Amino acid sequence: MHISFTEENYLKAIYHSQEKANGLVSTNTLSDALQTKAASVTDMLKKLAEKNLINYEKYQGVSLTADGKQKALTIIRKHRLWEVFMVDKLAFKWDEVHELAEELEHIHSEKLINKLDEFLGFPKYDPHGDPIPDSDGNIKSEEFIVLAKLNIGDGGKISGIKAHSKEFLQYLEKMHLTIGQKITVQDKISFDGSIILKINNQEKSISREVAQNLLIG
Amino acid sequence: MHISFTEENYLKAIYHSQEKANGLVSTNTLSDALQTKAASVTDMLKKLAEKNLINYEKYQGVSLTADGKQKALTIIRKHRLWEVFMVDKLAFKWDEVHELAEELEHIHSEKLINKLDEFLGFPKYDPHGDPIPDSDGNIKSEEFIVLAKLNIGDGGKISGIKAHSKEFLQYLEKMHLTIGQKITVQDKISFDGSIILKINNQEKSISREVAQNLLIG
DNA sequence: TAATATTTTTAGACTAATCTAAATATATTA
DNA sequence: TAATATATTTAGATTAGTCTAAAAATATTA
Repeated sequence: MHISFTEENYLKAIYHSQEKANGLVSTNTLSDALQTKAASVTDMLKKLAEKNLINYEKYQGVSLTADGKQKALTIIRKHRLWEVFMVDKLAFKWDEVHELAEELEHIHSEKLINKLDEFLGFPKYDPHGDPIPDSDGNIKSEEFIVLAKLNIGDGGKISGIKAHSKEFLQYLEKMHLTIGQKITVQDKISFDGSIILKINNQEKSISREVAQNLLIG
Repeated sequence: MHISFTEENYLKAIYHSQEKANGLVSTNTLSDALQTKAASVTDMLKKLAEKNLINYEKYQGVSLTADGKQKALTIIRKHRLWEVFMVDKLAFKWDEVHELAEELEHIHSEKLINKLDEFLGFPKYDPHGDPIPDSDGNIKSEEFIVLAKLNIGDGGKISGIKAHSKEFLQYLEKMHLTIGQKITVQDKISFDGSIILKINNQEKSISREVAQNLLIG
């Protein structure tokens, strides 16, 4: 059974939405995520249900079947491995690779991606700290904690991020808040939710929004 | 102006057909090359002419405009660089990479392909001996001679091939008739056009068909 | 050169993915 | 719980790329 470029994008979006929402995914959530109209989403959901890739009941939202989840994880695996390739081997910056990986993730070949995985040394995380599923579709569940939830005195390493926009990545880059950086929470400002970090014995302030999108582990 | 996956395949097919035929390319030639019907080709030719990528006059065949040729060469550049990547870095065999390169050649990014080129050390030829256009679209014209045309006593290195089917590549692999191999013509059999080669002081016979598809330089 | 064969184009239809507008179902709130 | 708001689905249309069948142009050959 052939899965089109577009169908793959729907599966991926459903997977990511399910991760966030922890349950059924609504039509509007998907039309937002995929930048299409709700009516288009409904059409596609019927098609994916027909192919047994999702569980779909009219008006009730959708979830992936085991098969659909497997397929989604393969796409995510490809996306993240290509990102590692571009950053590690081709010297791209971490904020430049997402759009390209969106294209590369649709190249259809198990063999290619497994050889690429080997070539890269079986990396466990992509350049943004997101875990890479293995060839059987097993993925590490994120055991990281959101920086905003740490208490004063707590600390650890920046291990992942929750937002992936170019602007956010470029901001982190500029602030040297990149994967692997060690931080400690020096103070939490209740007025605006901002947090004062201690990094290499220097103080650095970040907004609540930023703190909510940094994962510490 | 956006060029679709399909349009790119037409441009590439026109380029290759023009190379072979040295002139205008017919509708049927393209429907053969692209495995579609002549009527579909006509439709697409109108579209490409509209975009000034080809010169098209009803019933007279087509040729690429300067712009169309430039675009075709970019696609060929991508195809061949990806092939080098797969063979050199991922240890694919030379008969395994064509289909995958057909997908990878449509990834849209000048930056990606130029960085890949650099990563590969600016290779001049792909694994099958075909020349790789540079980033300005300059391509080495093949200065090689077809093995079938050599006279007894002539020799050289296998430097390229004219057919690219999996079967042919696998045959060459098995016979150790790969790029770089030194050969000398020992005898030419007029009965069937076959040729006896001398390779590492051993005799090896190849058919006319094979001899017509090996390039010596 | 006239008849025939081949090639190419046109006309009209189909599929996948999308859209708008209208209809229907579900959720919220007075 | 009835009225209203929001979310979702349906109906019907659109676009890109393809197809078949028929018409028109070009090429071949008698």
